[in-house]
Amino acid sequence: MDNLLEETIAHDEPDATQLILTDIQSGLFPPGVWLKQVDLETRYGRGRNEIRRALDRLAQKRVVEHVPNRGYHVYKADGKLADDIAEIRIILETGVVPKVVAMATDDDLSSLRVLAERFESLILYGTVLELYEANLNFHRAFVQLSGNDELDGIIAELRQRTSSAPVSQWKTRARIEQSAREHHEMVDLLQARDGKRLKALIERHIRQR
Amino acid sequence: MDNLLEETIAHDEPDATQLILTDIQSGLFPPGVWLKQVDLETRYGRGRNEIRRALDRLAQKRVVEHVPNRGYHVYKADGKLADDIAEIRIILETGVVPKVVAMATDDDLSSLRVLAERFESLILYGTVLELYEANLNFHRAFVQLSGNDELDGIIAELRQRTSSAPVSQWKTRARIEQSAREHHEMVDLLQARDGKRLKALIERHIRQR
DNA sequence: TCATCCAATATTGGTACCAATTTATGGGAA
DNA sequence: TTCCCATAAATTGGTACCAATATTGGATGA
Repeated sequence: MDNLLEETIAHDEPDATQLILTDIQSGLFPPGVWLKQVDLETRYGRGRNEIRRALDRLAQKRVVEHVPNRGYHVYKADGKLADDIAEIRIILETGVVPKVVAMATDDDLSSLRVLAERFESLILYGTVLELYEANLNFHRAFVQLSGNDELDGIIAELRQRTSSAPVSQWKTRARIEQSAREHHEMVDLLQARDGKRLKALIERHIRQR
Repeated sequence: MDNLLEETIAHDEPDATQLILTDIQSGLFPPGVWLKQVDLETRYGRGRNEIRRALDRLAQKRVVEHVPNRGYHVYKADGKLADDIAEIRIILETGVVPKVVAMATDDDLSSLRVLAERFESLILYGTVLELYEANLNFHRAFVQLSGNDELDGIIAELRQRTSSAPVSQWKTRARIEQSAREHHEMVDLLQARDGKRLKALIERHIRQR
């Protein structure tokens, strides 16, 4: 049997969890809306079981909330919750700065620069979701430089919980452009090995002020 | 209907996820062992479905690993993985120090002191699991002082992933006693509002050196 | 005697069905 | 008309069954 490799890859099965998550992040399912199992079932063409498992996982991730015998609805991450999550992100992303500063090579800097430009170029013609992904990729690449493989996952999880963000985060065009500039500035400061200013910038960047 | 409140509380149903997790942390299920669904089913007296859901959740938390058509086995968190997780904990728990130092009241300090003593008193006659819980409670109370409600959950999740730790973490009696002393020292430094030394101590404490 | 293959068994994972609960609808009484 | 209750529809959640896959044990042949 030479189909061992094929079989594992062949199936185009982005699992339902990811599909639902993407639809939440794209704004299709706004915060507060109830996710009915039959609807999801037909929309994604998956069995009832997989949908239930996906919803349970999203509930564990606290992207949706589960109310027994009522169903699952998209969680609203706002007010204090959003602030708390932002604060944790700040602690983590500034916390790795020393290691990143110490370990980043010239190649790493170029890669970051590319990702920063990618984000910038999507401002004009990219969708909200593409912009969101590009931003995510930049930040992921940044923390990856610390060499800590787990950190990436933790931060990704945190970002997912501010699910309404993609729509509401970059309200104005001006704010998006500023984000793009800040990305470049982050690379600049990293190149200059200026950990102190870099931390301050990251904090401002995440707080969006 | 006056049984609304009763109904939600009455049932003594610590869900299977927690039960399995506790058994993993107590060392009953050592790292690497395969968790067979029927066994868990009979052991906890729960339906097949609940067991499956529990295993899936633990797999999401990366406490166990899922191998398709083979089952679930306890994850071994050692080497780089354990180091990465410890590092994240250090970033988080030292990261909140400024806020904790700023916000802690005298009452908070007393509460912490009680928890530190609780841990200390369990050294002699407590089980490993009780010691683990007491230690957890101390650290939770500490980060709770930051006022960030989400941080607690994140850290708890991280600790759970170093599941083999409770058994292997405190190898020697001397190490346990040092941990107890360090807890007290943390309260001392917090009382003195010495953030810098407190951060250093926490780092040493988590690294266990 | 040892390796290899095949059948028997055990285990996982999915599907379909049914019970429990909630929400919507409509009719009747104040 | 408005409120309330009963009945019907819709939705969730659990249980049982069955198919797919892996593992074990034994027989066969070199």
